[in-house]
Amino acid sequence: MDPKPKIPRPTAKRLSRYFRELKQLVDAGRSTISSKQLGVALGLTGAQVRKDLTYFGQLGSPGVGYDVERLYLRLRQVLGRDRVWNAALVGAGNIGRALLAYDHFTVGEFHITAVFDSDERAIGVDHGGRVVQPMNRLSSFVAEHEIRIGIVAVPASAAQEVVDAMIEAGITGILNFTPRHLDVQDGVSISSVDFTLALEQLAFQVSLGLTGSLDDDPS
Amino acid sequence: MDPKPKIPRPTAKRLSRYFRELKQLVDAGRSTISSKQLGVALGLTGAQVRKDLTYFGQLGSPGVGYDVERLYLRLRQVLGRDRVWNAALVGAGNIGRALLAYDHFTVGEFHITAVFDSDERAIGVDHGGRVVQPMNRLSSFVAEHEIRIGIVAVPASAAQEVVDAMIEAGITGILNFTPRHLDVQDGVSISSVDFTLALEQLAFQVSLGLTGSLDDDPS
DNA sequence: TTTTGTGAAACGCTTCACAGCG
DNA sequence: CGCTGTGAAGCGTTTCACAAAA
Repeated sequence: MDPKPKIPRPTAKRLSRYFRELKQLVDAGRSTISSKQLGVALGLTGAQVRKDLTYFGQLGSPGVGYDVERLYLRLRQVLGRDRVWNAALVGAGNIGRALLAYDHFTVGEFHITAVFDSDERAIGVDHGGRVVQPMNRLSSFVAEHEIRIGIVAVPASAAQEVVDAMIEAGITGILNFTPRHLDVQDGVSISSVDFTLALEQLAFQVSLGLTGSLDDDPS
Repeated sequence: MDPKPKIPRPTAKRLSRYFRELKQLVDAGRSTISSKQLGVALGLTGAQVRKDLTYFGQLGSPGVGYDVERLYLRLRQVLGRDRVWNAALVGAGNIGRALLAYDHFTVGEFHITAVFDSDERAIGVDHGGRVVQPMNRLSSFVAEHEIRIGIVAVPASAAQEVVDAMIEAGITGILNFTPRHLDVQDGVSISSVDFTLALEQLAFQVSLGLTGSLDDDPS
């Protein structure tokens, strides 16, 4: 009930994983689950699960556990998965095209509504109904279609410039596929997908003979 | 000089970022850099940079900073970037093909040496000199070509099965592109690239009106 | 002076452990 | 009993702050 519950970062990062697991449980018709059981499925302790979930209210019943559907719906709301998210993609290269081909997401209300590119040769090409537009159309399109998410799939050297244009256009969330640290102003969120970084970290782990993942919470 | 310096996980995750920055500085002909300056470039404090770097020896000079080339070479060695890494890709779908087209990595000694797929229609197709092979060839190929890294770019439902086959074949590092938690035995490293998770976390951040990234260290 | 390397303090997250509820 | 919610303890990481080196 606090106005700003201040969710710890690690908790925020785990939320999507809870949500995925809950989705599966709902689909499987499971009615309740204990923090212990949820923890086992995700490689966490029961205490961790309980702490995380209490940030969103008293959701469980002592002696019983959590109502699967109730928890699912709460997380769906908290994560903003109960709305439609329209995204504008910039960059129609390999990664961009792979995203356009993918498109259908799990509980899917993420939509890549438009594609932009600065390369004239890419412009005009249709990708599943979305025709590649020139960059100078970005701003008006974002405004007209209430786009909130921008996906950056351009060469690293152009990334910051594209991000600046997106923010200028009114986008407040950026999904970054380039291996670059991007500066954003207050009020703009960033999430990065960097497979070269993942590969480099993997090589490091293999060099050291480590087990498991650098991201994982201790198993 | 300790036999096992026990590098903190957060430090390990930052190493590749230092390395990238150093690479750029080397290419730019820069001779020295201070921890403060390195920190600014990566969104870290100077103290953080110094703490991280001391895990690999006394590398800096008071009053001067760090010798760019020396630090670069040390990190290159620590990260295992002074060797060639051969990787086997399983899955010739959208993501797999994007990887095959990408291929050239920064200081590039990562090579996707072979591609495998279980779909007969994909087999035999050439991707930049690498012909897609059937899954039953994986084991012998890995053994013959000293492959240490396996890249999983198959549908989520097939992921664990593919991972098991890779480990069976002797692969010790797995780069996972599926949105699944994969179980691996001791001695096997995993690194995941999950853009649906990144997108979900982004939506959450936007919902909350947060600034910055969940991954970032505080700026 | 500038800047490193580093103990010590501060911080944040996880785990513990248990009161209380069903 | 089983299980949640939670204050408090424990632990790992970051930040501070300064002696020492260039």
